[in-house]
Amino acid sequence: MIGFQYVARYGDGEHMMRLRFAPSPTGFLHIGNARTAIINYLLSKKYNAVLVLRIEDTDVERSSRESEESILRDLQWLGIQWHEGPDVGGNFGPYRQSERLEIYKQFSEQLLKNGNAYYCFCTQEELETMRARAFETGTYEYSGRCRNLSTAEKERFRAEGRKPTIRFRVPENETVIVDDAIKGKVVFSSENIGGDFIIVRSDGMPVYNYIVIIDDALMKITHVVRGEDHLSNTPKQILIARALNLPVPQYAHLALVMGNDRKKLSKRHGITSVDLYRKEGYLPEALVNYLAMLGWAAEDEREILSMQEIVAQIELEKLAKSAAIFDFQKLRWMNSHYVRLKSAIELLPLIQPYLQEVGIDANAVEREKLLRAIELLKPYCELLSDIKNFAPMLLSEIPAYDEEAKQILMSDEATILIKEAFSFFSETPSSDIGQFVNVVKAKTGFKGKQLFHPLRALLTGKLKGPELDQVISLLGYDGCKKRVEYAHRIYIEKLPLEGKL
RNA sequence: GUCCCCGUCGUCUAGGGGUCUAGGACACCGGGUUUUCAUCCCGGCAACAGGGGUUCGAAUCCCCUCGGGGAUGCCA
Repeated sequence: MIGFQYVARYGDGEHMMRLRFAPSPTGFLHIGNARTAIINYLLSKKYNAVLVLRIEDTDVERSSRESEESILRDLQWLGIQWHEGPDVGGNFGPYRQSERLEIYKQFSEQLLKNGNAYYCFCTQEELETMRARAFETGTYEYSGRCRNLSTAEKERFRAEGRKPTIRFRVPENETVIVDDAIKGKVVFSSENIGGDFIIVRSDGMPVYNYIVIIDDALMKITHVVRGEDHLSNTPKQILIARALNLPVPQYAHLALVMGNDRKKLSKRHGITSVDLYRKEGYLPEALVNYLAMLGWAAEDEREILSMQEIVAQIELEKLAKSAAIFDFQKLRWMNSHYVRLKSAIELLPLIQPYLQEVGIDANAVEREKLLRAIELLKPYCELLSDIKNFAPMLLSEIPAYDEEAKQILMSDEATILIKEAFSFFSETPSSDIGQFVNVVKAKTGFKGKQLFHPLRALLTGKLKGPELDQVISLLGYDGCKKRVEYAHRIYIEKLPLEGKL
């Protein structure tokens, strides 16, 4: 990782700025974590910092390699790049906590030896009972009853077959100030962080609050930018750092992302995994732009900004302190903007899977026509997947009729119009297709909506779509003729349907 | 319960004592362009949680209340 320059504003004069994103591989990349990752990435670009990806997989039950892989894939899809991580290596690895157990063990021994930690033989059941009882009276805090066990007592417990956890001995009456880049100075007292907390489980696996600070120190992380849900636990981590004589990084706690009921964003609010956003046809540019703007605004009040523009303007201290509600509507709007920004050629590979879903083989369509169709349909696609609704009107032989279109086509006016359209094709040579609309207009005497509504329904099966002239031109004489004849068979001759609709 | 964070239009936000009859964006409503719908353009609706201070002056500073969120796990 050569070439990174020290950034005067944030570095300490000796080390370059180092950031990290540390997901737990217990499922898909969640939108809230994606935002944290994006902010970290943007800051790393802005300050020329190293971005470290660390996998926090000490919850053996819930962690999986598949999750890790999907998270890495989603991060890459978003355009996030990291300099060190389990996949690319680096000088401060390994980058999976499950592969660093020996390291943590040494620190645990040190803590035990110095009396900063002790074995606790309380069982989970005992703790639950204590917690439940405390809940009735009010505040709960671990009693510290194993703090001063004699050797004999420990022996007895071990003989019973109890496997101890290791608890950190929380110092009395110590003030911990978290100087947060976003929240400002937050003051805690060691008196009310819940008592001595477990740092190593009875099966020997260390716990998050304990090793996160060790890894941040060992990986020389200078700035920890993470979700606000970690703020309350930060004093525990700092106390550990003090006991171990480890440096404490600069913190920045990001306000959380909520659902529309002000509750933590979850599945019932809509889709929450980045993976699903991709499948629904959101563009990574849109997601990055939206998530970056959630809790931050550009000086010139512009909302659509490229990654480079955001990087140029974003600053840790200017990020919002308050939680933001995730607005799916605005994301869609932003996505539609990015869809329109792309050329038909760029869009083609992205929409091909959706075309396939509605039975359109892009390779079988003349390329020129395909690109023209995409160009025409672009403004109608908020999501890439919306192409499924619109592509058939230009690329299928006979598109299906919408309910609304059916209603229109059954009207008396449509009957007149379909007949006139039908006779147009039996009387007029193909070179005169350009006259189609005007001829029908003249023959029927219809105009405006009265003319275009049924005509659009007849030709495209929908009431919405690109300019009809363009549609007709793209479909060509034969294409239009087929559709008119088809509608004529159904609505005028009332012949039974054949073939696909 | 306890500790911590937060509180400007429905939503995201601008705002750091006077330039605020509070600005922008999404959504919504109206109008225009389009021989039609959408796109696009123009316009409108709409907020400083409440109460006390401090000050000549408070959305901005302080306190209280209320409301929301987070933590309080052998989860992260």
